[in-house]
Amino acid sequence: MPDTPSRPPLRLREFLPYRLSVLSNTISRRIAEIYDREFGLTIWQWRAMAVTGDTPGISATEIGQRTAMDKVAVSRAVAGLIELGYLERKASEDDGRRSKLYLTRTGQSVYEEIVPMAMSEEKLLTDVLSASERAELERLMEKLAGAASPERPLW
Amino acid sequence: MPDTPSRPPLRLREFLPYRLSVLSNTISRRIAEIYDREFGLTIWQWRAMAVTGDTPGISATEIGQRTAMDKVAVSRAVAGLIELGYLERKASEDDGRRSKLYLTRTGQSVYEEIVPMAMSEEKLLTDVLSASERAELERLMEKLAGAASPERPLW
DNA sequence: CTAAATTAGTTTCATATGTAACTAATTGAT
DNA sequence: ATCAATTAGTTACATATGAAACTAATTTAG
Repeated sequence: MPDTPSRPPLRLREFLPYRLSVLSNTISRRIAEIYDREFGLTIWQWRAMAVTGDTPGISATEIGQRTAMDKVAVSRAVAGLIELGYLERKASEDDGRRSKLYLTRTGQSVYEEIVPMAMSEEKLLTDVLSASERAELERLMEKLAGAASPERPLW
Repeated sequence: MPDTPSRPPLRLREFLPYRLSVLSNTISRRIAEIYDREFGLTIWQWRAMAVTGDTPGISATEIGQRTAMDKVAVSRAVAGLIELGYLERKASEDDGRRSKLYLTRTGQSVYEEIVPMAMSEEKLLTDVLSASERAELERLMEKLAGAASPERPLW
């Protein structure tokens, strides 16, 4: 007579926040591994590079806004990319605190040749879903995101 | 003021792995905050506790299998829980390397208290979805999990 | 039986990450 | 014009995390 549960048991495997976390971490780890193995980039570096290639002259703060990285993460990613010779920094004429970031020639070739390959690798993961399934998933995630937003009271 | 050019931007915000990660982190942080504030537990500690409460006498290795935590994380979580007086360790009769883990009386009461909280928090989240939407979400997550599983070759 | 191989779990070390403190430049209020 | 407040970005510090080395117990091969 070990137990007479007075409430439904918590099954971690069926617990949505847990499952979301495991799924997201699995995917993130997988993708990070690809960037590292193929290009020697962290996922943060790749994101910073991708938006800089897309918007030359972008500032670190703007990179943060576009990628949801905090400013410390951006600072470190950019420093690493400059170290690798993929990015260069130019002083902004109108604001001495800002720098404008550009791909170097090398960085440009990475952006044009290697980064699209990375995006197609990422696509392989999500291609198991049809377009309509992806749309549906996005819709459901949208709803959950609303429910989880910090403005919402806790209990 | 300088503005961004009107070329097609990198649509990071629409990219599924990225959005999944943001959603999962939002939810996890929200829940982790509750565990920490209410009970002084990390999310890893809570997970170890949840499966121990569900399966008394479980071993550390089994906790890892049930929660997708690696053995180092389990070891640290369990050590912390013993320190807090929530778990106790008993030697396994048949295998001297193993320990069997149990909730203490205190741990049991925390478990009793925390489980309904966790479940009601989950309910707040999932209640924004209808039953069929929840089922569909499960199905889509299943598919993605399969696509992201490490056994799957990338090409 | 005995030595090699395996397994459970811990510790160590190196790296990653977040928060806060900090520097330098700009803006704003008076 | 001056000084407080704000902003861009970096550095420092404390903690989290993962890989690998390690200890101890068990299993397996011969």
